[in-house]
Amino acid sequence: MILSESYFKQPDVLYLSENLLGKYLISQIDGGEMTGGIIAETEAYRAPEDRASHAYGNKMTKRNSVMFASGGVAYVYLCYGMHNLFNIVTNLEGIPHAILIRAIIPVIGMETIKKRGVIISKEDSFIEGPGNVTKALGIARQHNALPLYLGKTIWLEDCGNTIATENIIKAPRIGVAYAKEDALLPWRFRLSFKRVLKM
DNA sequence: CATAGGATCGCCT
DNA sequence: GGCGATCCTATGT
Repeated sequence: MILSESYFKQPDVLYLSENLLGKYLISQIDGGEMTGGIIAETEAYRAPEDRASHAYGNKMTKRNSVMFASGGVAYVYLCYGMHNLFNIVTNLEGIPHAILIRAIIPVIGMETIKKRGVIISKEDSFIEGPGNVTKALGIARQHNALPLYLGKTIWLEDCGNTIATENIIKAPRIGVAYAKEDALLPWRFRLSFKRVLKM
């Protein structure tokens, strides 16, 4: 079942970040092969009060303006001059909540993922790191502001995985030391085991 | 216009 | 665990 626009408009970005674990993130770029995987790690960004968010204090810039759009669109931006980072905008228009996808378990289109230069080791089949997730799925800045509920180009599906609370690790977010006290919030969510999943 | 720094990654030691 | 790559973005003059 493709996740709907109303799903992404839900107000609690922490709940959604946790709920997205186990869901499929799928891409079909320029009519090519489908690629996708199971979401294994997310981070919640909850502006205006969250100092780690690009939209802290409701600050709107050219880069982050899509964060203020109605939930269900992509926020893709370039980090460190070379990595595209993929976020899902949530909540209602004007409330800049977003969820960063940090890791997936690749399932669909493994050959295409490898062709894109992503190395998948046998021991650990996770694709780790937000820059690697976008590389694997062919997501780049041209997909900024793209709706994610139409089942085209980039979308999410619920395939019936239910993740028990004890299989979710909650931890501080990565790379946000500049956010002072908010850097310690346990707003990163990660699967502890992949065997709980239906592939 | 100039500048500093970033929601990172992979290779090196 | 340290560091270089690499360039856009935001900010200040």
